[in-house]
Amino acid sequence: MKLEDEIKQQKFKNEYQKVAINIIYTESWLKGLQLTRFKKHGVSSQQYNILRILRGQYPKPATVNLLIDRMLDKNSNASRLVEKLRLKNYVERTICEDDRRAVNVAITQKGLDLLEKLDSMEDELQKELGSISVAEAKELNRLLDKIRG
Amino acid sequence: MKLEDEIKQQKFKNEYQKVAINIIYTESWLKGLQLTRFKKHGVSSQQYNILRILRGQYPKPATVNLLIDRMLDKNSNASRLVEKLRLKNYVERTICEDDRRAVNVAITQKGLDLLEKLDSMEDELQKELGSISVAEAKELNRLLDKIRG
DNA sequence: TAACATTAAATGTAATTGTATATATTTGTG
DNA sequence: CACAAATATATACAATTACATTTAATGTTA
Repeated sequence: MKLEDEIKQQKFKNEYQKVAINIIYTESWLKGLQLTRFKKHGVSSQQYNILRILRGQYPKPATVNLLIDRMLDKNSNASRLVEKLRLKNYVERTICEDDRRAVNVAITQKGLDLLEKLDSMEDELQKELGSISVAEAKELNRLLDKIRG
Repeated sequence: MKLEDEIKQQKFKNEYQKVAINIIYTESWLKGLQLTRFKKHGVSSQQYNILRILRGQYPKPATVNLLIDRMLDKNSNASRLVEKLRLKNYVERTICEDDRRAVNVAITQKGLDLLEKLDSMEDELQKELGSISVAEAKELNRLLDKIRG
């Protein structure tokens, strides 16, 4: 459905303003889709994001700094999220011996198991994005990459 | 810059997963751009969103319900945001006589003045989106509209 | 019209996040 | 080497948000 009709605003200053609003609106729509699914497994989408990064590193650990660097939402508080994941035994934290200011965070087997469940959830999600073709998805990715300059 | 390089994740399950992550990442990038600008004027992007909707209606008022319906972020708490705007005299609230459960919210002259200042800020923002052409922006809007089904 | 369901908005509470600051460690400089 | 600056992380506190519940008004229906 067209953005104009979704938010009932027919006029935009120009195509760029519309893009900005459209990205924010679409992100909110997307998070809405993810939300209920994630909730079932007791993790937030940010916690999921951290777990995915850690799996990408596995079996190497990552420092909190690296997590902040790669997280989708730069504003969120990585060390607090890590602590929450640790309390649920999804990650382990050890002080980094090379640089004792830093902490190594590694995903546990339990964390990997959880991710596997969440992956199937992602399959469902992707079905909901199927209203565009693979070629269109590629083009969308290209444009999003380009707009960030 | 390509998403792969920004978040240093080279592999994605498929193009759709990448689109989902790309939208979330780009939205976060965009909000980052807006943030410092909004802060100068003491409003959040959600408060700005409400003011814009009210200006769209001006001089007609809007009910809280209509605000929720049109807001970009459906989860936010419209009545509390309206109250904050009211405390700063950017909006007025009156009980709706036709349906006494509802409230009419209208933007004040002071609110309109603020928006005008914020508009020039938007011009700056749009310069930062100029790395894509108008035609590409149109295509991006089309694809975002389409992906939401 | 009495009883119940629905709707609009507000609010209490807990969780999350933003901002600034603190702590510990390491790096760089004279 | 001493000492200031920078870095990695944690945390205190305030603001914001999510979720559930409450209040008040309106609709519905038997």
